[in-house]
Amino acid sequence: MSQPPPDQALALIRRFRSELVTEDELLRRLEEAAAKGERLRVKFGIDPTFTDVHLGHSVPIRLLRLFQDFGHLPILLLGDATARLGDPTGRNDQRPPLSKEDVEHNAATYLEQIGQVLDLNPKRCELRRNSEWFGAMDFFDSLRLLGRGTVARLLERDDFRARIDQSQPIHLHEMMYPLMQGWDSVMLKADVELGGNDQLFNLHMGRLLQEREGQRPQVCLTTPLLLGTDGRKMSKTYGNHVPLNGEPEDVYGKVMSLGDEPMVDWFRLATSLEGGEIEAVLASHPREAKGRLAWEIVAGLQGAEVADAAAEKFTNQFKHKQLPADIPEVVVSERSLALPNLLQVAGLCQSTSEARRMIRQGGVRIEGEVEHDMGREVALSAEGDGTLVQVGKRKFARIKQG
RNA sequence: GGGGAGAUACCGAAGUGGCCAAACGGGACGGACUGUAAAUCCGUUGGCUCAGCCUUCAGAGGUUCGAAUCCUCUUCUCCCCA
Repeated sequence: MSQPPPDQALALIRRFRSELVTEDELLRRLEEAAAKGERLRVKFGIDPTFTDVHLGHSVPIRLLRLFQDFGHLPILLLGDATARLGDPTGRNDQRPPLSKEDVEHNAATYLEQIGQVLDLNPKRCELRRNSEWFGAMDFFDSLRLLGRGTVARLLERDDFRARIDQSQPIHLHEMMYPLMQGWDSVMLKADVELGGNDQLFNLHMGRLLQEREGQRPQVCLTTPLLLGTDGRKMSKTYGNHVPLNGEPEDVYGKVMSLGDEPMVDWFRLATSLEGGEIEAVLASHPREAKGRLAWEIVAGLQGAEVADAAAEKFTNQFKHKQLPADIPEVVVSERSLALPNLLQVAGLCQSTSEARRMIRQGGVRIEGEVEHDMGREVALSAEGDGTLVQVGKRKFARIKQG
């Protein structure tokens, strides 16, 4: 796609838009860029703090891709300096301080996953790291930057406020976070910055700092947050995320476990279907619609063939109630074990107490038959496929002696 | 530097000498239902050689027949004053 007329571009951008400060400014910049034949510098920053990029992150990246397709210049900023600062939302206060090595390792994985959505070709994308400038700052530079923020301004943030109300500690360096992100915009001379809606405050800080430095303040464009499969904010901490580099069957399965209502958002934000198509799909049976959604998402990441295969596997396993194709095989040394111990040893239950609970509740099957006998000795053989044991709906194992 | 509050199971939060393996809520898990999901209902949610036993209430000691609860010290957090 090459430089569509600005108003058309704007229309396409609206699909991903949550907040836009301001639409007029963005339109003007698009027009100017088109008139001068220049590319807008569109910044998106991500901190390599985990090894997985998930579908929620992919929303602003898809928007970034859109700008790229329009012929503008995406600037992918790896926050290798900010990553070492920790999580300013305080949601995950267990996060250990990251070493340089951790950050580098994560960064490499990130790029691989982001590459599934964005064209990382150096001609079409600028890749930067903020250690480039933060690494060079001395203490007085830092103080100068810190002086740009005020406590009152930071306390306006709900997440800080909540932490104070809950008597949780807020460390001083955490207040640096928005300032650092804002400073990134200054250093990159960003025209536009993209981010999830939770980033709005930080993006505004970029505007502020740019203005103070005599730059034209960036346009802030946030995307809606994609909710996780359980309806909460998508986050690895909650385990409700869809990893971009997940196994296709897992991604497919995760999407299928989504509720009905969020489907619209997922279609809009995580697939390439046109508005009209989405409506048509949603008009069908919700299960069909969800299947289509899962297919589109997998296909978007890994291609149509992979998506077909994932869909087929899923259908076999759940719709036709067939056993999953890849039941893990567990080898134990004993020739025979009491059932609770067997379940524990095979890793199907955490403890024998839990195993007993599962048996009592009728959640345990041996060779497909529900087993209620708590004390049953299960004989194991080294021959054949092993004994098929199932706990609940999802946990399977073939247990062999050996 | 001074004063006050607090640390309870996956999370939040009751409990202030025995009836506490610890209320309640959330989450998670199992079952029913269903569309494979959600919602709903029922149940479970420290461990074990499981109708019994063992180890838990920040950590270490102590008082007591008996401590999550009382005392001492330690570690960590929050708030206020300087």
